[in-house]
Amino acid sequence: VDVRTFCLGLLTRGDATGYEIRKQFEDGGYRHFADASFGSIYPALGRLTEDGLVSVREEPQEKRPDRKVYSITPAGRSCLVGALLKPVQEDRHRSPFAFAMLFSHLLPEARVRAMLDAAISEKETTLALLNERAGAIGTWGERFVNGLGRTVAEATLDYLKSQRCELEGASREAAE
Amino acid sequence: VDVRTFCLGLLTRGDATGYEIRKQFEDGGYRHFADASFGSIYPALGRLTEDGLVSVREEPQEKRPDRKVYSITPAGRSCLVGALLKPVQEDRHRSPFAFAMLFSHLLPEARVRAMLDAAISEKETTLALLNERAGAIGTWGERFVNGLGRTVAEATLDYLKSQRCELEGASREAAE
DNA sequence: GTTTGCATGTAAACGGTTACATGATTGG
DNA sequence: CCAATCATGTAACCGTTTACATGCAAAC
Repeated sequence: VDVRTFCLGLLTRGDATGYEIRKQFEDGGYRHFADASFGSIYPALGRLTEDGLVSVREEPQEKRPDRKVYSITPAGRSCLVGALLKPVQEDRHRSPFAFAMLFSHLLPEARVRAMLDAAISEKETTLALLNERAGAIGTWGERFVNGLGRTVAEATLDYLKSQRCELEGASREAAE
Repeated sequence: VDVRTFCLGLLTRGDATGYEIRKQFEDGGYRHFADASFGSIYPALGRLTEDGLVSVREEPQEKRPDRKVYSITPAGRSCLVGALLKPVQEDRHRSPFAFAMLFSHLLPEARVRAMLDAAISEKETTLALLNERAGAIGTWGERFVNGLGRTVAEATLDYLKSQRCELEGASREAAE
């Protein structure tokens, strides 16, 4: 999902500045399946404005750069819907962790255990965040995505924990 | 995980040509968490050769371009291990499907149901492929990653199916 | 007879990150 | 006092995809 489309999507829920959009990317509960930095958001909003898909109103502030609050226009809405109606691409799961585990036999065992532990606590954090957000949720879509995230996180967590135990067992055996 | 590192990894399992590496990317059972096209693989192998991390031997063929078979060198192995020892980045799950579902309330219901069905059959395909591969697996790492993939796919599938039923129920209610 | 598989590569275009530039305010 | 938050933006860089270029063989 490219940044422009994501910005359009977020703006359907209410007006926002570039800064606020960024925040929603990183801690809006979608962190696990989308991200973007300022360096891509500001130019994206600029181009959306040029194309008439969003409008801007400047709110002057003292001692700070003016807030530029963006709103989605009717054209923007139909562009978003158009994008959503296009055939969806396959999901991609980029996992440096899984890649590293593929070659665990080349690594010291302590490192493997450490990676597993890191992966476990990472997933626990994600799950906690998702559970936190679960209450304050509006639409069916949001509930669906939150539920999907939690389901995946829970299953992953269970698997990782079971494998860590096995690894522990195997190394104890090897020591005997 | 960048293409160069992935190529190094695959070459630890045996020599291969650029073409074969591509194949392993797309149907080696890692399709769900890594991908690369020829346009990135060939230059990557070129640079790895320059840097002395892999070596090439050319096998002349009649009526076809010569096969260039790459092997990983000792320097390549230690480079790979070095890369694996670096702190692993967070996993990223890019899901155009989840994004679209977030805004399902802007879409016709038939479309939402179609997307769900597509997601279900996609995951079923993945799961079938993973189960197929599960038998012919060597290292602990490969078994681990295969198991992780299956776990996630199964959990996702269950969730998607349960949600599709709910959607069906809701639309039947609405029709009454 | 058309698609798939084998086999290599290049160049332009694209999308995004990282680093830079600026600067006041609030909380630990 | 230092870090984080608020607030905007630019430019260089990087890795990847897409499209192009070539061409035979086997299978459907």
